[in-house]
Amino acid sequence: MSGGEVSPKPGTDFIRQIVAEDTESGRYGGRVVTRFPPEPNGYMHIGHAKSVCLNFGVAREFGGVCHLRYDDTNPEGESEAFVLGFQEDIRWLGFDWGDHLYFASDYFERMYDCAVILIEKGLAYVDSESEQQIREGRGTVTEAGTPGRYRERSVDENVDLFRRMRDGEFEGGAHVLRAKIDLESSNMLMRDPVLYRIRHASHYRHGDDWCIYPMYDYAHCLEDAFEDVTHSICTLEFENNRELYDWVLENVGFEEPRSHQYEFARLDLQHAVLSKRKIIPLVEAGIVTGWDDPRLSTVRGIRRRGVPPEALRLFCEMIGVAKAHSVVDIGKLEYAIREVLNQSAPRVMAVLDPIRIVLTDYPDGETEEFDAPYFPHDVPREGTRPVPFSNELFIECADFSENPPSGFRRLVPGGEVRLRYAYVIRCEKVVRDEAGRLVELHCTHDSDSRGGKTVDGRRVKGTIQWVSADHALTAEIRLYDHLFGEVPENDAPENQEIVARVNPNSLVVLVGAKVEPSIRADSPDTRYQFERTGYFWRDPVDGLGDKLVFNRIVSLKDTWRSSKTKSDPDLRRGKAGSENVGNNAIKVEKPAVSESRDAARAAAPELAARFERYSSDLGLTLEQADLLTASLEVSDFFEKALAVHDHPAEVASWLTTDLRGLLGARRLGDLPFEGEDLGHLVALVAADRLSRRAGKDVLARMAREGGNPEQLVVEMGLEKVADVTVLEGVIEEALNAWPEKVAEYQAGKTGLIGMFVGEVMKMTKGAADPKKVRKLLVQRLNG
RNA sequence: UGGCCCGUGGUCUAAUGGCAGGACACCGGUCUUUGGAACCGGCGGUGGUGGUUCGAAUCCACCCGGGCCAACCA
Repeated sequence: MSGGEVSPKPGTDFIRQIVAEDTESGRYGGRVVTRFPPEPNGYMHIGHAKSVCLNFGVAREFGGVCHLRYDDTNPEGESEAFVLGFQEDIRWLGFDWGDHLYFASDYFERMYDCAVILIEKGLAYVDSESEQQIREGRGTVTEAGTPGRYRERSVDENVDLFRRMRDGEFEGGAHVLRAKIDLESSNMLMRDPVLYRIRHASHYRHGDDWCIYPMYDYAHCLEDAFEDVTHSICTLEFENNRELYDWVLENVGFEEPRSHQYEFARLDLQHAVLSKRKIIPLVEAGIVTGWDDPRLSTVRGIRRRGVPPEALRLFCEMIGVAKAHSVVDIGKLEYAIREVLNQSAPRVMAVLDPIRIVLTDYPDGETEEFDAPYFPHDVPREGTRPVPFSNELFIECADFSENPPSGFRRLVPGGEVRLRYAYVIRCEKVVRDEAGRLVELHCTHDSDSRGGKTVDGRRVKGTIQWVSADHALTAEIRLYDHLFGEVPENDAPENQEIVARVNPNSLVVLVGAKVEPSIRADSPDTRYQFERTGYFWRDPVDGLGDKLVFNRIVSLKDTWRSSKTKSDPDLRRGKAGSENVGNNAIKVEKPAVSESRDAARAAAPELAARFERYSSDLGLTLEQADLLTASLEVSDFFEKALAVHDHPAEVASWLTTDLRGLLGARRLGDLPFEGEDLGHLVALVAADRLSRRAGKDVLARMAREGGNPEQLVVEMGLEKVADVTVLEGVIEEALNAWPEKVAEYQAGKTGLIGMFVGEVMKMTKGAADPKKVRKLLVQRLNG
């Protein structure tokens, strides 16, 4: 694929699109500042790695910087060791924060000052209710909260109390500082969120300097603002927090262009646990050897396993960045690892589960050497090593079979197989002990096949790896498998269970493996491919001394074995027959009116009356009448438009479909134009002054910056082009630009008509009459 | 249940009103001294129903499904 250098496409995910737009529009004067903000209370895992690749990647691509900032606002569980851990892991992954290393706890003084600003503005107060009372006062998702008895304390009292909280006058829990926002907000986070709590705990970095600590929602946005972060990228579960993020920044006094938060879907991986909440019990129960256990999806675990950082980066690019929750197939990670290692790992021979071969026709005590290349023909890298050969060898037990399945092409009694880079051998005799256990195989070799080629040209299909018994090194080999069979991240909440659910075969240790002697001379961090087996490297903790211990990084793809299992009908059936019909099973005739709008009408007789009038007198559909009487605001807007252009169906369609789509979070009242303007626009379209398509462009412009439709049509050059000769000219031009598409169309791919219409529309900036264009196009292409 | 967010082949992800594309997986083939790699080919998708439009994965409505929010965690 991408030989050696792993450099996939640049990436055009929605985050990068936003950053690109902001860069082009000069919103931040071209600056791009992102940040990776871990809390130092655990080690980095592969989910963090995705975020690191995103944040540092975006900064790198747009010529910006990415800050490493520790979000150490809660003294419990945070420590220097974790701080160092993140730095180690980020560097290993290949990213660099330069001088931009920050700690949220270093901002405590400034944050305190900001809180005083809020208090003085009457936007924050000290609440002395108990935790329980505060919780109750917040209400539920369906019931509004109720103000507590301290909500209306005076500014002076709040300032004084807050200072005394800081000075340590109170016990933990005695008071908190709360924002005064809206106890009835539909967003629970806006119901007077706690900003500061008292914690008489030692901070790993600031000791006992502070006994009040800021909460995430208050602290994080300030940290971003202090550092002039432009794009604060976090995961989806913080979507609801964005409103509070904006509130704090605006009310403390940060003005545009200020920091803004964007959310993406975090990584979820099949067969893996990614949260520290779930890793900790595994570590504590001794199921894994520590945070760096090679079966864990921590970056330390992945690193110890032997995965190169390039592979992790490639993986992160492969999975992309989006807003839809997803669970990534672990096979993708494995692919990325193989992709990188195939290009870089030298091949050597090892036998994991050995069986002895005695060459009866090879002189006892004699040794010869084969010069074996480190890389296969299709990997453009040089190098060979000598591999000793003698009359006693080991081969993989699985490479011999007395009852071979069809298609088996390794060693069988009486059959031949090639020993890689050495000789073709034939199995003459199977030796067993009294108990019937396999002891060794007696074989003969074809002395003319030195190097592996037969002189008579006979085909020997199988080639297997081997090591000379006398020269072999004995090694321990650790084979890793998924820690979990299913997807624990999704179900089973209890910690107890997670320990019980681990795959008992997630680690298999082989102590008698045999490896060719050449590896003794290699650097201990060499990643090898053990031919036909997988990628391995020496365990950096247990396997670096005289003792050889290898970790399997990932196995080789095995199409033989998978093609075997596929013929098994039980393993084959993908998903069961009964497909869920889900949504379309039973369909009730839907009432085209919504409950909330129904309620609005019930509360306002005027609206109810208009609803009746719209649907009967004006002849609108129920759906349109419903939408137009959601509120007086909408209805009035509609009637103003009607006053200008009295065609209810046309106006309703523009208002309920096109304009609604442009509104976004805004309401009609926020628009820089009035109902009359919409009426004018619709009238222009009705009068054939511009195409409906062009009308939408005008409407979009109006929604952005207001303006008179008549003027805009002229200004934007959208006066309808319906003149046949003009259109034919443009059509000719379009067809000439796409000769191969024309051929495809005429060959039967008539769906391309849309593309041609689109091209013509583009060339006329939307001014052409699409109906005419289509008609002319069909005539022209068919005739 | 109120609010917010999200539904594109088995999986991940593009298409920003105009040809539904890529990757992984899977299946077949070529080649091969790794049952690896590479190469060639194939299977397979817009949750549903209406609406707007010359044209809808994309805009509108309703429905279905999933996620997040009621810590003095982040």
